[in-house]
Amino acid sequence: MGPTIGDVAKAAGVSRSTVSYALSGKRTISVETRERIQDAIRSLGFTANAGARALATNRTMVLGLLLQFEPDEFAPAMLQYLLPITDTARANGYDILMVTDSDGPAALRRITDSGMVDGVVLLDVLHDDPRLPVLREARQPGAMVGLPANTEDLDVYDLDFGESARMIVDHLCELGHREIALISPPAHVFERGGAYAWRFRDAAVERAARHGVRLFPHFGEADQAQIGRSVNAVLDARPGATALVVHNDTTVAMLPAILNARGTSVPDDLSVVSLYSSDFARNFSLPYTFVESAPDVLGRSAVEALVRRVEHPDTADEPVTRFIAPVLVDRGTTR
Amino acid sequence: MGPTIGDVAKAAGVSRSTVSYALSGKRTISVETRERIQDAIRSLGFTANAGARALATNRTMVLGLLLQFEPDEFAPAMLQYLLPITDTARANGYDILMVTDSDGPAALRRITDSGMVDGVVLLDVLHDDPRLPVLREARQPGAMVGLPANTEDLDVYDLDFGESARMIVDHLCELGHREIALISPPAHVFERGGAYAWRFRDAAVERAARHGVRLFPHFGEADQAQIGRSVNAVLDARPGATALVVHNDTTVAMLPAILNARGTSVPDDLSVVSLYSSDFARNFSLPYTFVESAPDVLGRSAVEALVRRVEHPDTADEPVTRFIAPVLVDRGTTR
DNA sequence: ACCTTTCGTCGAACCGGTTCGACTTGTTCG
DNA sequence: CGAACAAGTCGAACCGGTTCGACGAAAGGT
Repeated sequence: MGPTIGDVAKAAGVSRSTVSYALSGKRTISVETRERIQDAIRSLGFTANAGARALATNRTMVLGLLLQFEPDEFAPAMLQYLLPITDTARANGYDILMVTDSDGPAALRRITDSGMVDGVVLLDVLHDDPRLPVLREARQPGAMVGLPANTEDLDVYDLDFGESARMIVDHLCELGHREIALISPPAHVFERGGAYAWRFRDAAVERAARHGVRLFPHFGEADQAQIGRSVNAVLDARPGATALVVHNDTTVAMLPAILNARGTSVPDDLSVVSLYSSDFARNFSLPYTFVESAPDVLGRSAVEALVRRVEHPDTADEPVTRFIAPVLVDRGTTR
Repeated sequence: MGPTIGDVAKAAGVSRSTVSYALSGKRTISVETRERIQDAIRSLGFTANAGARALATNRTMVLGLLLQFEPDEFAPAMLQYLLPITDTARANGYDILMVTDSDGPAALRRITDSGMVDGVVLLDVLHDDPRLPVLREARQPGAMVGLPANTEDLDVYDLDFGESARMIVDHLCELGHREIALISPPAHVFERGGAYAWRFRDAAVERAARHGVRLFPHFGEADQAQIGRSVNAVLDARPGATALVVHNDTTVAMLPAILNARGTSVPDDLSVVSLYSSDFARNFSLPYTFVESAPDVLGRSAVEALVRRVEHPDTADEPVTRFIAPVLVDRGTTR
């Protein structure tokens, strides 16, 4: 194994505790001693053992990241969260333990009970997420992206899907559209409890009704092979619809090809608005007017909130549920 | 904090060591005692502290995963590696510490020297990867995906890019093509030392020459906004080319839209072959005949090799460099 | 000149596991 | 019938850090 703090102490001619204090700065150390210790550390190539430190301090400097790659969600969309989260964690001195077990609650219990992590970030939280009871029992704090039914004692960050839908509907209504088709996430996402799905849909329906505009909600398909057929079916079923709103990454990623094959031109034949992140738009070269889903802001906010709770558990500011404000980016695919 | 092994011992009326042996099975324990211990564990909700265990056993049951999201590589392609890696790790009892620091060597040193991990997986290894010297000094074993110049003492798994290129060129030559255009990764990937780029290109060039066929290599663009222009420039510059080989995820993801806009029909006007994973093809609905890049096989193989080394450091079978055999999947986009 | 702080350092205890050697109690076997 | 051995358990040491209390020396106050 590598050199220990005892080796450093011996080389510098001081006690182990002195080395520890020189490292942490928690007590004053004379300049000469500190320098001798630094020299010893450098020449031995000492790095403190993480396990031992964790045992002594009850801090691992690791955050858990729980996510699931659901077959009915679009994996590349998940990616947009990963980098902001790891970056923000590292900027605060934490590493990320990435857990993708299919049994989320068990995985969460495992990493919290064993004290592997100082806190956890939960992605893609469901309305009645089975991980939440485990999280509430855990001794570590958590922060999440996605809105559960009961947010009590939880730090929740999510896009304001309701407002997103309203912005999109308002935008289309102002342009004079009277019939709008909406493609939501797959039915299974609704059943599973993906609240973002119905928060968006219900707000869209309600807003359209208020405008006196007809809005037809449809479920998207999860299986890529069926999406073409499904989009065509929707458009054929609503020949009067002059606008299409897509709230489903899988579908929108394939939309350019589908519309092209169909000979539908945007926005001449059909206005299109969607909801995704700019990164996603770049990766899939999507040209549509969209509401920014801001996964970077959400990931960063969640980690920062988590770090605050980990480091100041006493300064218990109230847990917050924060909806970030949507921004509509007009790319000219509506008219 | 949670209950400790001492609490369990007290509740079961035995010593701490007995509890430990009951847990690990390293010594025989009478049935009655074992049951009393199990009961105590259940009723107290005991889980062994990971830090303490790591300190005592010198094993963390965590593997490091080092990856970088290079701006000139296509992020969603990276995703295909993640899940197989975490899954394989979990199946072997390990968790994954995901590290995306821009300073790879420093990050690697940090997690190895501190003993946070029992081994590391390096993704996207370069010809002269600066992480390798650090890995060679580390006390933990490593496994990698991507071929470095010097594979001594390393477990390397990579697709056989040379053979992939040859298969594709052979396939096209058999169909009678006499002029082929190739779009490689961006020039910057070559400069950076992404060996897969030139392994593919050089093999393609060599093989085409042997067939007496003209093959024109071009660099792809990293910036999505410029890819359309760039592909068009290539095709305009090679009006005699009847086949296009694309070895670049970013480009191929946009290819359907580009060819469509151009009015080029596949395979009537142009035969197209590429190299990517089936998952990638699904996500981007790519219809082309392709060589499977098998990130799942690579990720799984690397983790399994790593786990073997971690668990049997003595049974030191020679480090291996293994090229997995490419498979060409004919989707009918060549003729 | 004496008492009180402050500074710098040390030794010991502790964090929560694992593991080694030793001990007791039965069994087995010559 | 005693020696040899196996099964089952315990106590102590150890892994490598951190932290608390104590202590000597130097500095400051009156």
